[in-house]
Amino acid sequence: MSELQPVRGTRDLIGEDHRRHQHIIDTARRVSASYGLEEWATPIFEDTRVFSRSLGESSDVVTKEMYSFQDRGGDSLTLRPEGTAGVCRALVTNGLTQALPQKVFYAGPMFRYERPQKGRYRQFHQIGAELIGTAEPLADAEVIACGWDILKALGIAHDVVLEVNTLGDRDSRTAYRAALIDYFTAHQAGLSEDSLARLERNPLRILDSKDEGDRRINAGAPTIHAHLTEAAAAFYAKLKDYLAGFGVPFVENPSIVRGLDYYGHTAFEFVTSRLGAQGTVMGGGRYDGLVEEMGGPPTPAVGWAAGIERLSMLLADVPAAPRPVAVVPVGEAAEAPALAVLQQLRHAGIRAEMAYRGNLKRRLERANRIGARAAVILGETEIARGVAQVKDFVSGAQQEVPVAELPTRLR
RNA sequence: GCGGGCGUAGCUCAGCUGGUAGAGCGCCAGGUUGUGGUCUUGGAUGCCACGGGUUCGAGUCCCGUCGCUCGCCCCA
Repeated sequence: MSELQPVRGTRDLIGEDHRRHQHIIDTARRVSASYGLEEWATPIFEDTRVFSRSLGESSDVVTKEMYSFQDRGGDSLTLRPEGTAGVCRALVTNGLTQALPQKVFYAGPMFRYERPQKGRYRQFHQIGAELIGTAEPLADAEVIACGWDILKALGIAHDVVLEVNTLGDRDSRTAYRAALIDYFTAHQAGLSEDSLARLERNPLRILDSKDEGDRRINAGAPTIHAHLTEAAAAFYAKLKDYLAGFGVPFVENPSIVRGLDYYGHTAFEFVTSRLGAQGTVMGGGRYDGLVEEMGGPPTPAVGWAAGIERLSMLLADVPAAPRPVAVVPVGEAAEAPALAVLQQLRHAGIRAEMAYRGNLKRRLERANRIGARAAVILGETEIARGVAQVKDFVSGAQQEVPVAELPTRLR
């Protein structure tokens, strides 16, 4: 074992790991494009205020989990812990609040200083979608439908359930929060130690406690539905209608919560039971207050993000390793003419490789090892006649093919 | 920050109540100087995570450290 290891919570993506990862991004990119989303790439580090503002009052809790550092000019910078804040900042700094709606897809690394566990890393990767500038519940349903289609295209939809909830508007949330505090205060004696702390700090979080006793108390807790304003209830009802219209199956889960103030109305998660404690593979909701936090005008928005590592663990169909064609010169004199054949194949779009050394036997061995689907064997006799021996590595059959026909025969 | 499990060859792992390091796969070379994959013969590879302790003797027992892993907390 070598002395230098990747730092805790990071890992190398090599071979199959990278193919899985890339397959997810490619698929999400293609599906989101069909919904009219355009891909953005924002910096992976930002002024710390981009994130501290978006975190609002709970910042002291979460700030401890950010990778923040000072640059040489003394500015505090932070490796992005999530993608939405940067997209909203970019929207504002590029003046795109004048060009709404914006439909955005992104993919890339995120960073959180957390204890690693299954499906949880310090450098991880997300894909995300944001629909900015639309207040209608149709937008919420559409962005969810987009996520659902991505999961379907990845072949993992059957392992995943969409759970939706509403957080209501500001008035709904204020009333609900008060009702929850009343309820849990009355049941303090049965709450776990952790949840007693949550009661002080973030009472909504008690609802998704993993503690057995808490869960029993939660079963009798008030739900937000009794506290929704008329407008908020109508919004939620429309969302559900539209989801049905898009053909997206879902269940309602009133315990889905969001900690931050700028979240309202729609909250949803695609969850699986196959990933241990990290069951959420894609989560999102409506965040009408965030663009304003970034210094823009009040702007409605809805979106989601999904962890690529978790999606990767659910992928059943691993993209196959590419199978090249191996060009094999026999003897030194054949090497230069073989290069011309090699380039002919490459320029025709065929993955082709030629070993750097070795006799015929060694080169065929090597070709087999790299998973070649065929070998193009060129000796002096073949070159003189303008042909090649093409050996199919799957069937083992070999036949003579004119050099000019190689690209079409090997396609 | 807290708790459980695990660290032996490139990989997956075996190694008993302490006696001086193993297998499979992979890798390298030969059997074949114009034919891979199959078959066959041979070969290389380890600070047994690190440091200390007990012992005539430690991969094995004890303590500490580090790392990995699963979970708690947190989850933007």
